Amino acid sequence: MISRTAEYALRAVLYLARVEDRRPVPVDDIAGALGAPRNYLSKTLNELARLGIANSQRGPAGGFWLNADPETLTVAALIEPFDDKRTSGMCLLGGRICDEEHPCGAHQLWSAAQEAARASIADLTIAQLIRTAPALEFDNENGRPLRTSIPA
Amino acid sequence: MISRTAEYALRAVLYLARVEDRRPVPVDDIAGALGAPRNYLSKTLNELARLGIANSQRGPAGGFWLNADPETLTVAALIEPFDDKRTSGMCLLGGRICDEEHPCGAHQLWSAAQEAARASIADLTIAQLIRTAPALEFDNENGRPLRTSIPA
DNA sequence: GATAATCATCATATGAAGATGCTGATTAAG
DNA sequence: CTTAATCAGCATCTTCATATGATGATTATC
Repeated sequence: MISRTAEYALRAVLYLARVEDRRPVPVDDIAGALGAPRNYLSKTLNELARLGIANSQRGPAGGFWLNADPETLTVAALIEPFDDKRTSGMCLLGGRICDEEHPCGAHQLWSAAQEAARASIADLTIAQLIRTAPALEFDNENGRPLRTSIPA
Repeated sequence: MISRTAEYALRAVLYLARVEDRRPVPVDDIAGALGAPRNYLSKTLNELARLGIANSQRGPAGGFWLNADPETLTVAALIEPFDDKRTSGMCLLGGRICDEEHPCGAHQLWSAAQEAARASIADLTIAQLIRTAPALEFDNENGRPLRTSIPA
């Protein structure tokens, strides 16, 4: 449904949104908590910084911290820059003269299904998502969650 | 939302469902009508035949024709074997002890969104999809649609 | 049976997403 | 100023969906 990169971005933001007083968190810590590859996540976090969603700081005690407001940042807005943009755009009936101005019935049905999925997360904010879930259980020693991934 | 292969499969079935008297249609014709690569579509049609959705016949005047009943074949059932099965399955909050038995709130929200999208096409049949769209405009000469793809 | 049409299938190429490793740039702390 | 921590970024590798080209297997028609 969403690309893995987009999922990393979302989970990283959810993680950062829970960090007390917005102190910088090194990529290593975030990657460890998320179970994501370090350098790959680094690129994603870098992009989040460019988007203004996070801030970054180099050097000792540096890292990433959340810049956006969790109450207004929506899931849709967050993952949009990381999501797969190659939709085929072909008419399902293949051959019918059909576009956005003159959509065929099948096209309308299909678009409606896609919109239903999109709408269900369009207005969901990071803060709402966090509030619906109980607090993470952190390890007292290093501030990392006790578990980093979920078995199938 | 769905893989290109799944879309080929769906459009091929929609195409075959419109063929009068279920006569065999060569891959070349179907590929031409759909604007899909011939050999690639061939594999997909072959799979449809193995699934019992279509039949195939080699030799002159051979080809593929629909076997399944458009009134009972659903879009979901059709594209399922061709769809992308690599969902990450990771908990969005990354670190919460969370599985299907003990889902976190975020997990529930996310699953609900995915299910909403899936449900919207789960019961949609091929026949319903065709009835909502006007008939294809065929070229009298070769039986192919006048247009094979839709400009962006 | 020879021929041609057609499906079946294999081997390989391509492009993008995902992942890894290395090197360079920045910066706080001593 | 030196050191170490950390982000920034490049080059490459892997994997997989998608696509292409060639070859073999079947079968109707003559």
